[in-house]
Amino acid sequence: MSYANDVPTTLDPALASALRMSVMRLGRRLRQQRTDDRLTPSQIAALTTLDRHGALTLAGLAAAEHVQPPSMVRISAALEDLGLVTRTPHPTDRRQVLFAVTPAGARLLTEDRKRRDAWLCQRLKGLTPEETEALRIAAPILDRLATER
Amino acid sequence: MSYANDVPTTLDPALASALRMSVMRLGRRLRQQRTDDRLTPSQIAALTTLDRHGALTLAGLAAAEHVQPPSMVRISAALEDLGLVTRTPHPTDRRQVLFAVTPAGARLLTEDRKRRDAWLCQRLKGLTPEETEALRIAAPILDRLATER
DNA sequence: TATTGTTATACTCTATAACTATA
DNA sequence: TATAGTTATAGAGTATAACAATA
Repeated sequence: MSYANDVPTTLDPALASALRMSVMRLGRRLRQQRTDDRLTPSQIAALTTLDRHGALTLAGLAAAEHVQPPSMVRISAALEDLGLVTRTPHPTDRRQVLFAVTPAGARLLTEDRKRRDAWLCQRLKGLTPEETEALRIAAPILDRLATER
Repeated sequence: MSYANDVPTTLDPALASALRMSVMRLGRRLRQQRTDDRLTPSQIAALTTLDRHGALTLAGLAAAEHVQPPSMVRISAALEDLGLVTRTPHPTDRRQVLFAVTPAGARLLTEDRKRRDAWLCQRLKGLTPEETEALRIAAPILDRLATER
């Protein structure tokens, strides 16, 4: 009987389904908490990547964000106009430009995160200590599911 | 000293921040697993809402999806052209139309879910039984954070 | 007269193709 | 000749405003 061999590939579909729905729902709510009307989602994403990764060329930033270079030209231009990123020439290759987050850009990201953390903090207050503890254990596991491999 | 009074509003900001990042990351990966090239995200979302809620008028569906009625005209027309939803006149008010998911639409959603569940199932296999159990406990708590109130 | 759905039109965001400058 | 970035142009997707049908 080959049933035992099938188990590994279909292990715990109910948990997968429940977890997927919960994560998607909570993610949707968290995205809604972003009230920065000056920036589009693409601009916030590019700024976040630049902040996490450090200075990047236009092509590098485009690749990291999975958009084409011409699209990143507009996104980076908008961020530059708002004073959130700087554009500096590459030290050795004058064709390239390097983008980096300004203090104002970093401050905006910090505020953005704070706002969303505050909403979630408020929600967490409604939980019992046991439930809070369960989430503290689950958070790094969720992270591994998302990032590993 | 008023410190004790401040605690409730800033309870556990580290957990909030960690949890938010984990949920957002995993949500992003789960969204990437959707490989249905025929439908746009808006169309999938509208179809999902219709499937969950049951028959809805155009205005009702637009409100549920937070888009304007003219936008929903196009979205629903595309779904109708693909045979995923039906359009029937309202029984008493001939101005209104009611949209409902067809068997083909329901089948598409089932396939879409299966695909994403399968990806997550594969990931869950890499966890220890203790970690799996932690997620089983956490899932309904995450859900309450997203939906309650 | 108010409401439901639709059409006309404009705007935003992104992509492909063509171009400029540097290597 | 190849590569990094930019500009020109077109295609989705959405919104506001104006319109038609029905209540």
